[in-house]
Amino acid sequence: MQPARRLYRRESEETRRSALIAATQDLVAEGGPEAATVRAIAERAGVTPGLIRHYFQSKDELSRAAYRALMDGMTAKGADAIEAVGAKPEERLAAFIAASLRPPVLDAGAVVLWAGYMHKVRSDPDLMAVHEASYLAYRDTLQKLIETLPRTLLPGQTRAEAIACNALIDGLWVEGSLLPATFAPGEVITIGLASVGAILGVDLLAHTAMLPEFGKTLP
Amino acid sequence: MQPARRLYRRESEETRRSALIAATQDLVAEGGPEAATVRAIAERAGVTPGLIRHYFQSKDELSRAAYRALMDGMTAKGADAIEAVGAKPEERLAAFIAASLRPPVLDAGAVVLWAGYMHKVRSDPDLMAVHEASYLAYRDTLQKLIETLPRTLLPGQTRAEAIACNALIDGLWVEGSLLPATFAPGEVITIGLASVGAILGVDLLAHTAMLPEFGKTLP
DNA sequence: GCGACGATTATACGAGCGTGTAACAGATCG
DNA sequence: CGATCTGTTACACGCTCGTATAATCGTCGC
Repeated sequence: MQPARRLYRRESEETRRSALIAATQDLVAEGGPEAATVRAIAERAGVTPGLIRHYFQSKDELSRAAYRALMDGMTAKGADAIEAVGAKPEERLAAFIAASLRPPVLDAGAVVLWAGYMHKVRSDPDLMAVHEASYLAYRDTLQKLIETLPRTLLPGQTRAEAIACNALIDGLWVEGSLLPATFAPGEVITIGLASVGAILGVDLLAHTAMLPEFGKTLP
Repeated sequence: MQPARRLYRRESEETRRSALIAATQDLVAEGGPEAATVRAIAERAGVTPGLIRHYFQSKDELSRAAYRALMDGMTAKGADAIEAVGAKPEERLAAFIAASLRPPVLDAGAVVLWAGYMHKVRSDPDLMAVHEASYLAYRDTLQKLIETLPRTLLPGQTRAEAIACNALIDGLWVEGSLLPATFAPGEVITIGLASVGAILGVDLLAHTAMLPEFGKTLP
């Protein structure tokens, strides 16, 4: 008697691709890049290893897709946050910062995933382009938000400020994600808003009523 | 005729261990963790693969030693910088920050190495201890330097400030290392000093005469 | 319903991995 | 100068990796 062949359902290309990408991201986030083998990815996605090569030319292409999806997802969260609030410059900047410092962006898995791909980003021109696009888009959004603040500006000032604020947010993102137990709820956001405010000379903590971390604690 | 057996010299344990550790760090920095195979490490260190197991119980132990050496080296650079300057609080803080934002601490290889080990740090209690010790030592040094500044303090203020400054320096370290072409020489240090100064309410850029990046440009 | 298409599985292959073990040879000491 | 010790090499083993290819069987148009 033959061993039973595995039963399966046909799924759309979209479904399979996103399932494989999600499985890859989960495995890298949990166990680092070396845990994301084709066999582990397939098992996590509920398929057999061969199917990966049916939807992706190689495992490397799946890896690239997973990184792309990570970066796209994170930048999308920032853009969403800006759209959800009013027109006041301080409010929009505060919402943008807060979105980067709360889940799902603030997440240990996301940081490990980001870190795990760092060397591939440096060696693969395709991934480098994805990275630069995300990075510059983020910094550009930040710089534009900074420029709308009601201040008197010196020439060339906002570039340095955007770099500094970007670095600060990145650093808090890493530390807040990796050592969440070290911080009180919302503390990372508070520190981020206070520090960015200090760098820019504006009081962002006075414009937090619309943030879920602050709005509900008012009497 | 037998193939010639490879010639070799006996070396001290110290020499061999550090050579293997350096080879591991170089390979991870260049090609990520998966490039640091026992065969590649041995070749880079000028020995044969078997010798690794003579000095380290396993490849994992060598990996841990390499990470430990990285973290020790970076924290040592910060301590050195403080000792090399005078007693003025602003000067000492500025020297500490600058040391973290110039080579050899500011280095793409160091960042890729640090990132490559991130998931192992999270899963290996031994490495986690190394990481926490380094991280807290750095933040503690920073906080003590902040507390010596001539300011009137609110209770609990310096903790948040140290977290923010630490995050800012970390973020600049990553970005300045990965995209060095994006910044003018010394620009990362200037931005770091200006931003930390803004967060703390002191002018650190007025105390940079003893830094190599600034001292020599004076008339 | 049934035939054809192709999404999916099954299986095999070569390469490279970390590791264990035995033989060799450079240094040291009497 | 020869015996001993051990740092070092050499080699083999089992495993897992990514990939290639052929067989299968769900699905959909007719």
